[in-house]
Amino acid sequence: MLRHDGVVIDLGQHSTVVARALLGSILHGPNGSGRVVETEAYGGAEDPASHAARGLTPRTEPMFGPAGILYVYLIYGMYHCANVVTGPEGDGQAVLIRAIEPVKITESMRAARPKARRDVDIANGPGKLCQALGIDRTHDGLDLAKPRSRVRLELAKPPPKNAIVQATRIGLSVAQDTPWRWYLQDSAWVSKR
DNA sequence: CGTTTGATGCTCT
DNA sequence: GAGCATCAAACGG
Repeated sequence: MLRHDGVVIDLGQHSTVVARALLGSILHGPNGSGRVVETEAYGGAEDPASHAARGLTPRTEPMFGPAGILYVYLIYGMYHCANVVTGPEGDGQAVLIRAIEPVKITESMRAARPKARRDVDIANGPGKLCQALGIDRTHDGLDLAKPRSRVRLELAKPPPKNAIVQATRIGLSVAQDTPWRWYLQDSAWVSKR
């Protein structure tokens, strides 16, 4: 359970519920902060696209921990992806943060994303946002609810249902048709419409 | 525009 | 050894 300014979101709910509820929340990282505008849900053993589908391994161990911790993994040898662990402990559910709208584009964010020529390209993808905010494997497993955490989540009231679009997930070789991606319809900061 | 391809290294079989 | 919850540059029309 994560609370902030009277907003309460039970992260122990299923990842598909939490993924929607997290839209609008603020993710804080070492380089700056951003509003979550796009998420994807990954389930436990029942979701073949989830890292949890093949059971607990050294890499996925944080996924099987309590809800509200951060799961960061390396992909394609050079990018990181940041996830919020959800659901019951031991289940392996998580929500991938796919895009953020920077609260303010800081100098360290620019320095971390030198190839982003346009502002909207700074954090409109899971690998890009980790670069921009400075999130990497050293933050794997930390508690997102702790005020002192280097990476933390500040909850906001979830947006109204009619502002949210549900779509299929991106970049998968299995379960491509499962519509477990959500994004803010009017946001220019999402990775793909 | 849109589509294809190369980079790069960890993880699990 | 194969594949990967990605990104950016190169290519083609």
